Amino acid sequence: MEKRNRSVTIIDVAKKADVSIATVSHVINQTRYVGDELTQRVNQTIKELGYYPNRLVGSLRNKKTHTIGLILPSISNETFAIFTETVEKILFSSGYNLIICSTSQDSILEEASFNTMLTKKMDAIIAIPTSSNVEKMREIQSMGIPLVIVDRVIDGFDVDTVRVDNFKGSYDVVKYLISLGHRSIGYIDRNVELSHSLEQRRGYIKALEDNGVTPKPENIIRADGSDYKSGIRAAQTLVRQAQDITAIYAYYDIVAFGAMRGIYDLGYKIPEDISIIGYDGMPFTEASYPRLTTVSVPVDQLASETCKLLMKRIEEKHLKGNQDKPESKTEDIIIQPSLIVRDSAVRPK
Amino acid sequence: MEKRNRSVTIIDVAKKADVSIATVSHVINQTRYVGDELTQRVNQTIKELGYYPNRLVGSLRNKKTHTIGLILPSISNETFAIFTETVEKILFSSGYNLIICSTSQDSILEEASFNTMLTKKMDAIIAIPTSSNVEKMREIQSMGIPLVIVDRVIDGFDVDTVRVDNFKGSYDVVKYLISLGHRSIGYIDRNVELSHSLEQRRGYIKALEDNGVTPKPENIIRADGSDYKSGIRAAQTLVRQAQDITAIYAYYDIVAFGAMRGIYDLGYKIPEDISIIGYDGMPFTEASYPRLTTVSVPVDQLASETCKLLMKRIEEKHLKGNQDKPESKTEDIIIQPSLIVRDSAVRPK
DNA sequence: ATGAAAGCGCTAACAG
DNA sequence: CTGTTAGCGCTTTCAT
Repeated sequence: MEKRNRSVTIIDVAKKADVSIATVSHVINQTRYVGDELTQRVNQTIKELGYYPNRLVGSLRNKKTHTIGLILPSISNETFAIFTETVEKILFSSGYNLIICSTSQDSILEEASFNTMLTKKMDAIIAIPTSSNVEKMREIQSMGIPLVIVDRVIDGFDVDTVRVDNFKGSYDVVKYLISLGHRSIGYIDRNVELSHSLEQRRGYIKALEDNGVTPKPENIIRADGSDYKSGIRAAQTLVRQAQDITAIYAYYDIVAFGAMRGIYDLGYKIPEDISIIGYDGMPFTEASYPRLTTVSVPVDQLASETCKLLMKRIEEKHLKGNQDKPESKTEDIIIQPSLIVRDSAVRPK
Repeated sequence: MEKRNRSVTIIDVAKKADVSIATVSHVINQTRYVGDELTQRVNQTIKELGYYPNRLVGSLRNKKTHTIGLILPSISNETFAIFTETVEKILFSSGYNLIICSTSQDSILEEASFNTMLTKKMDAIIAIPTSSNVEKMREIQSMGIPLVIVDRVIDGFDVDTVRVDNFKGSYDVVKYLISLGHRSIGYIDRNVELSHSLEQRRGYIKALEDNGVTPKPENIIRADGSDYKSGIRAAQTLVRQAQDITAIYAYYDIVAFGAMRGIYDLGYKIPEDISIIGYDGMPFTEASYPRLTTVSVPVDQLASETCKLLMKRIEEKHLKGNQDKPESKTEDIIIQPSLIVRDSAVRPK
């Protein structure tokens, strides 16, 4: 009983074109000279048969899958979405594909995702981690798989990193508000303790201190989530607990939008009564009314630097091959965000 | 000269645990009974060695890669992003991974993406196509690879489809505006002729006709793009060329935002002077001021129906195996959108 | 300029 | 209950 339903393989092509499979392989990959006539015949046959070489098999021999894993908390967050899209485009144009795993900030899922990447033999892994699962990441490094961490810093873990200078971005917001004349500035903080949140808060506090303003605990509030509604709640609580506030800075644009609405519903005018500033520079921030002053995070640059570093590591690995690893040092690439001044923050009355 | 840098394989595990590779394989996959002691020993060894089975190899034998391809115009479009994320989550929980290719509405890239999917042997493909590259898609079908088209209809091509009833969504918008008392309703149309645009326009026109309003060509304008700025331009041109307009309906939320701004900058009040309605129901539409009335497209449902259909096809294929294909009929699943009434559309003065 | 054949890591059929 | 071994589709020496 013969097999059916088989897909076309290199053997089918070789038979039909009456050449060896080696020849077919070489024609496909242009990896050694093949006479014009045979080349012609083989290509012809490939088309006729609808043959698509199985690239997964190749990976069995040369150990390259040309697939890269991306692990991140969420794809639908606009910043991550843009990052993902840019990375995908760059990689695709270099002949690589992307496998994506979103973790929803769940460390169990995150670990499962790392395992998937290992099991599907990714050539490299990009991660925007949620947990500091350092053991797993060290393991990946020790297996010689290039790993790049994006926009997170993990204490005491030496790894290639591409990130945004969120301290600076945050510092600039507050410096700007102070330069406008604000003294009592509220801050809506993230409810999770990740490196970038810490940096943002540090920036906020440092800018206050550097300008002779003493940070007040009641001026800081944690949002319960990163969505619009959380922003509303946080802002409303904030103005109640810190009545002299003239400006609110939120760690994230969406939350800033919520804050605008929350404040507005309480009867304040924006920006006349209370100024609002966001963070991330998402495209639609210019679509709000008033247009949101925010900090632009150069996501495309983040993506391209990530790919650049990744490709470099992949090449190094390829070149190194058998030698003992000279283990080039890890890099820490830092990208500068910039304040976008728009209409939602003005001088206090 | 021995090989170095090799990654751990099943053979290494077998040797170290002093069992056969078959036993290791069976322990990993729980595919036949293995004595307690051996199971223990093997699992132990796997951990010690840091062994991650190469799942790509399995696919060589059983022809399943447990990877699904998703081809879409863009990941950063919020609707697509949510769709992608939901699909990824559902698939991951069923043991599948997603490879994503974004095409930027470029048919060359789209074809390359399809080829990649074929070459990397995806178990199935989900596509939100840009071009009507029917030949390629037919080829995929004839290879027996499940293919599901999302939110597009391609004339004369019989394929599994999951889509939104955009005719109905659009119809409801206009019906609603008319019920409020609007007679001259502007429509900002997409600048590409894809099935869903046609449906939306059909809905707009049919609703007018059904209510005794004669559609006027000057009330329809094409945006040059799907972004905020295009919305501004389109709306401004529209109110100039059709001065009696009391409402504007835009095919996409972002464009509606632009329209709001464009109209506002021209000195109109929203919604008092001109009502505005969007389409897609993106999360941040409730964050605008006034809150945007729009049509909610149930993206999660779109995603889950897509996965359901896909999984069904994969199973069928698996079961069928050697029999001659009974070739179950293609399905066309239609999801109903719903109008979300908010503040940006009211009775005309 | 081309072909034959040895694996790559693993699964599954067959043996014991 | 466990081991042996033939491939899966392709790349890459080694021959010719």
